[in-house]
Amino acid sequence: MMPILHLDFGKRLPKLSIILWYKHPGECIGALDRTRECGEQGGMNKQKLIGQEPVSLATVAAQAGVSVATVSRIVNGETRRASAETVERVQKIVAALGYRPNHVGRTLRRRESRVVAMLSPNLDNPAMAAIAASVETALRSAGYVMILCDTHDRADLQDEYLHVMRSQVVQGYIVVNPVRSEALSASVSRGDPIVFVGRRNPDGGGAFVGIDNRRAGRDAADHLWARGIEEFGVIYPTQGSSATRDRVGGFITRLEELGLSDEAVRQAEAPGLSHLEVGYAAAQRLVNGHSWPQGLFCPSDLMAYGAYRLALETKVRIPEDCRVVGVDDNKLNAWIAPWLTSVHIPYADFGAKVLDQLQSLWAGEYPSEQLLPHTLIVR
Amino acid sequence: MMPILHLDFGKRLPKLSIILWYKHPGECIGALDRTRECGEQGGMNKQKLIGQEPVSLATVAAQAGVSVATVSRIVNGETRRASAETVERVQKIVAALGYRPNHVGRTLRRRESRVVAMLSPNLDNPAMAAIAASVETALRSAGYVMILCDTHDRADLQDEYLHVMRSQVVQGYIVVNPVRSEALSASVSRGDPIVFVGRRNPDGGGAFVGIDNRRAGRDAADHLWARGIEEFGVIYPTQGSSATRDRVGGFITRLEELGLSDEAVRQAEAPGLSHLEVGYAAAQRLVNGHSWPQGLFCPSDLMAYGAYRLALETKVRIPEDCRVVGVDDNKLNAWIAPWLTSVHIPYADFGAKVLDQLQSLWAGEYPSEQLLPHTLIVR
DNA sequence: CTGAAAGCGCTTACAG
DNA sequence: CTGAAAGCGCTTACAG
Repeated sequence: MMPILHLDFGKRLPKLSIILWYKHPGECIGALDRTRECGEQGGMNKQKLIGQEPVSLATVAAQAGVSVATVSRIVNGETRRASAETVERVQKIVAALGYRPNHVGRTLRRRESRVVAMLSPNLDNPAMAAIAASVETALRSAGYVMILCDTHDRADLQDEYLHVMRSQVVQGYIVVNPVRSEALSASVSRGDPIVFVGRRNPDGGGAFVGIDNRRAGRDAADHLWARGIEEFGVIYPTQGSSATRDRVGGFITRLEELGLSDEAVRQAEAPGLSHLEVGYAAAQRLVNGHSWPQGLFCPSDLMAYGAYRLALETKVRIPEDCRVVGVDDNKLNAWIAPWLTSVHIPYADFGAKVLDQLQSLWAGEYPSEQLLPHTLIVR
Repeated sequence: MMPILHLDFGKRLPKLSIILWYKHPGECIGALDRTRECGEQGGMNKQKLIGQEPVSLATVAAQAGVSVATVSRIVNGETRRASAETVERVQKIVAALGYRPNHVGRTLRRRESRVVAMLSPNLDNPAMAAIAASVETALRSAGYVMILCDTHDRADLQDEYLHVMRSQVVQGYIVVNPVRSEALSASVSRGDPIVFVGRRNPDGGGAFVGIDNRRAGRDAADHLWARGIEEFGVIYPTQGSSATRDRVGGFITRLEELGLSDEAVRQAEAPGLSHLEVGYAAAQRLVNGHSWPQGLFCPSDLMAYGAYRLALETKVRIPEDCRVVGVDDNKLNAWIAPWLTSVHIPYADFGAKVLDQLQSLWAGEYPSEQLLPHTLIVR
């Protein structure tokens, strides 16, 4: 499709050599603002496709017969400071050459980018993927792009990413389910714009987007209680995050308030990072030697799935023998887990809130917490 | 924790003003290589945290009493070209100041970055999230970072992102399930390094990572056939991608080869982007006025989930009344969808293959296709 | 209304 | 072994 131009200069052309490619006089269809060494490619001789080299401000300026300063202003919408003819001519050439500002040059000069880093543990978790999707959409609508970093819930990876992102001159950080780490504390002390999502800042303080996890646990307790259930169970991961602890804590506290004794609320935990497996293992411990409780609270849907598998294997019927309440309300529940009541977390709304928080931080406002409303979805 | 220094200069300091902060003589604990205007912050007076400003090469060089060129070389591991003492002194100061190279400056100068753009439709889809997670991990291990762009399967968004990514001077593109678009064709003609995943380049050609979709469909057919099934059904989205078409095509072709007549293989389609809803709607059309087929092939697990919901609602038992085969083998199947046989796609291995492909492209090799093995997981 | 010039942080031939 | 200098692409006071 594209015509191929054979170029074979012995040396680099001097700076600012500009090659323009015309279809007809007056209709420029491509430009190189410099030639560069072209390595051998697939055994062919040195060659270059027209237009392969991005067009720079200098090319546009040369074409238009104005200075780069003028082009820069016009490209940035500062059209009042140039004559109407100049503006039009430049805009025409910008369009013809398909000029797009190089954000790297701009970032270096302005000392600010339109890039935000998002650190998330295991994207594999549908809840994390939902947050990522929502944040990405919100950022795009505000003209930002997102570098996604999967920390695998590891402090060392979180630190590495924080360092690398700083090198990339990102404009802000979104840390989903942070873990305590050196670089994170340093970043916070430095006053970097950073929004915590899901779990709070392990060192306390900072901007936060999430739900009222204690309240979510209480709501789960109330729901089961209202169903007349008398024997309760709750399972959780040994290495619980603040979010998990709050959910479980709220659940148990509420049952105590309702007058339940300790033995009416059985608890079990299991180690591990995969909530699926933790749910399975913890459920095993919970029912070890006992029957299943009438009502089981799992601080995440994935844990509920883990428990469900054990129920299947042991021929316990869910929800007939044991009502299960999860948290997250995975989108798939409505389709394939009709046995699971779950606390819906409005992940789809997280993106907008996270953006709000970032913009507040950029405006120099004091960090705040944004708690979004959750809803119990009864199935 | 961090000490606060009140700075109130009437004007900017001249370039290269350097403020170093010592705890004891000889032990530098922070540095500003320039002061900048500090806006009012929360009503407090102008102030700055020590170390807030990133340390530049110039700062390190000044501290070490050498040129930036020398520091640059050492930081980049070119230690043979400096005396051992110099290297040691510089490295010590780099460590003390916590210097990290600014990748923006480096990118501008080298005209290459360590950033790769990944364009994906709906991250909401667990299969897409799995690919993103896998690619992210592979890129990180090779020292790259990933900008994630959610195109929502829309050509206009895909184009916008391709343009913005070019502005960001990304080093390569990974396009999952591409759609035909202007900027994509332009990017391909330009010779940009771009790897297609899942679906092929709509214009043909290019580097590709995926599975043999026709074969996957054939395997599904063979599985159901071997179970003695005689009435088959298949559902698919009206706006099918090449991947979907190939899966369905393989399925039907194989059944024809086995001697099945057209009426023994019922087909139904439904419009939409959400495979969950497409699956539900298409299943409705499939069984409209008929009984369910004995075996149903769905070109994605999500479509199978959609069909499952209809089965639940209409009291059809899966798999007793109808065996369902999906594609993707969602991780959750093993836990909560034990009724679903599915073609497992090794998404976890995609990342490494995608990286291979990118590196080939960077090395100037001719683009190729990488087909990964799939497996039928029978449940 | 427009442009020359400095500079963002870095790299890299080139000269010594 | 080391440094001065040019330059990546852009922006922005400043001067005219």
